[in-house]
Amino acid sequence: MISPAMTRQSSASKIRLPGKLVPRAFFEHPPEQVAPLLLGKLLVRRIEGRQPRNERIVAGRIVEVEAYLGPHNDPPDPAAHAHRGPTPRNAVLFGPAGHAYVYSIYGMHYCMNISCEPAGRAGCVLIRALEPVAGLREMARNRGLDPGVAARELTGGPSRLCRALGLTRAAHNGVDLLAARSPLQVRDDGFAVAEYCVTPRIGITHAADRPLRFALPGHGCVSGPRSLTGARVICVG
DNA sequence: ACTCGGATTCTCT
DNA sequence: GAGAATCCGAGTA
Repeated sequence: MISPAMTRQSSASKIRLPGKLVPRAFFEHPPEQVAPLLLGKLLVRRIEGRQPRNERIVAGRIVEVEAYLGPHNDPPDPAAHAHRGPTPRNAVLFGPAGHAYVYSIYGMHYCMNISCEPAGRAGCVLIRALEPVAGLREMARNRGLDPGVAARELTGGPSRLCRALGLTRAAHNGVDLLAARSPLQVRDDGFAVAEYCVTPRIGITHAADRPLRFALPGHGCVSGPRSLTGARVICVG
């Protein structure tokens, strides 16, 4: 008898993760600097099978992010969870860089961020949209959608992508994204971004005009593509 | 203890 | 374009 788990992944050897882990120093900088550099990187969720060799991955390429600044900044960023200082909820943001800050919102969704700045300072980048690159069927299943739906429906939105990757606060808040054995990682496969858009952040009421949202121009997975029209475009290099 | 509102998404009009 | 769903952290008392 052959189970789906056995046929899903070749049992020949351990799964090969795409690209290489991003170095910690990449995130030890202000989030408004890190955010645009994060575009094009991969967010990889590793899922264990019954046997170690049955591990599988669900992964997406980052195509939209927002920066949220720590309380040491002038002017401050009142839209950021960290802006009033450390609390039990936002503790991860004041810890070392490159860790996942996953919080629940509206009682039914999660959003996922990556901590920035050296330990002791807060700041983070919110991941707002991915382009699915691996585990598409599992993403659709996690989202309760039919396989074959538009990629944007899978991972175009901060809570959609958490659902697609199976991310929760209980399981993933505080996870080190830059360790070889981590179940959730940020990796670089060499994808080069030629240009990106800069716009105000979405869905906030404070500091709503600051240009701290970054996205790949014209990418179909970006949430609210209309919000990119007329946006300033920055050429890389 | 109690209130308030949110870094959203989905459905319906 | 509007409204509902639904819970917990943070601020105030």
